[in-house]
Amino acid sequence: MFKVVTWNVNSINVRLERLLALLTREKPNVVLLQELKCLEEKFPFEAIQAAGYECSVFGQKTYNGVAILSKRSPTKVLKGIEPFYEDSAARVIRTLIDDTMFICCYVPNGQEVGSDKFQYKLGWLNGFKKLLKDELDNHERLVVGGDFNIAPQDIDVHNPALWKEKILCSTKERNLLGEISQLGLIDTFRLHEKGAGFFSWWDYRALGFQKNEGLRIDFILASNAMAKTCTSARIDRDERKGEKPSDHAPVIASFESPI
DNA sequence: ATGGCTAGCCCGGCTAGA
Repeated sequence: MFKVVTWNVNSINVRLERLLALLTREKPNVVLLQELKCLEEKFPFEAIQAAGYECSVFGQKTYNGVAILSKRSPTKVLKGIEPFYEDSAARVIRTLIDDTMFICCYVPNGQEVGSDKFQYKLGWLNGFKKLLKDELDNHERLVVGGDFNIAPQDIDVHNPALWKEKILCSTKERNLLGEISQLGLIDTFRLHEKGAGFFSWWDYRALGFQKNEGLRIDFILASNAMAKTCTSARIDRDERKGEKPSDHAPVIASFESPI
């Protein structure tokens, strides 16, 4: 059995103690991190390696930045979405661990439907879809997790009327996410939970978490071969509590097969 | 109707997030 976590930490250095506690608590085999908000040279390698994890890091100053932590050493590490899309931001990292491909993504936010950043988001997602198709053609065992910045359905939104056709919920974004799942990628959370009201992000402002006004925008997707072996998937909502939380909670999936 | 926090950057007020 192995366990995968995805978590948008909103600054790796601010969240380091929480991350180390999560590694101790959950003992995941693989951790997909987004929004490091630092260059590779500022990444806290030492503390994470001391906890028993290899770090594959694609950093960027101030914004973005993604990493994959793993107990086992990857045999291959690829940084960036290129050549499937031209991007100056650090939003994708891939590691091959034994015969399983792990992909960590931080999808652009898009800011507002119709804006330049929205167009960038749509173009980026088209490129990412091509990347995923390419990897699925080569790896039957594939897991892709991250902050997708799209709530797939109204049940993933605390107030669908308020969010109707807004950023993260628009038809264009949802259709692109649908095209990605049609490649043969399954939202592991929905294998185990069909209900509404489960979120992975809550706004820092206006008591968003306390009122459970959130969105489910972070996922662990698995290829068919992997999804068949997925024994559980959940959101670690407690991680959003207490002092200095990220605005995202970790998503955790377990698989029966080894890596 | 607006903004409400948080983080990083260069040092108080900006960008960005979602």
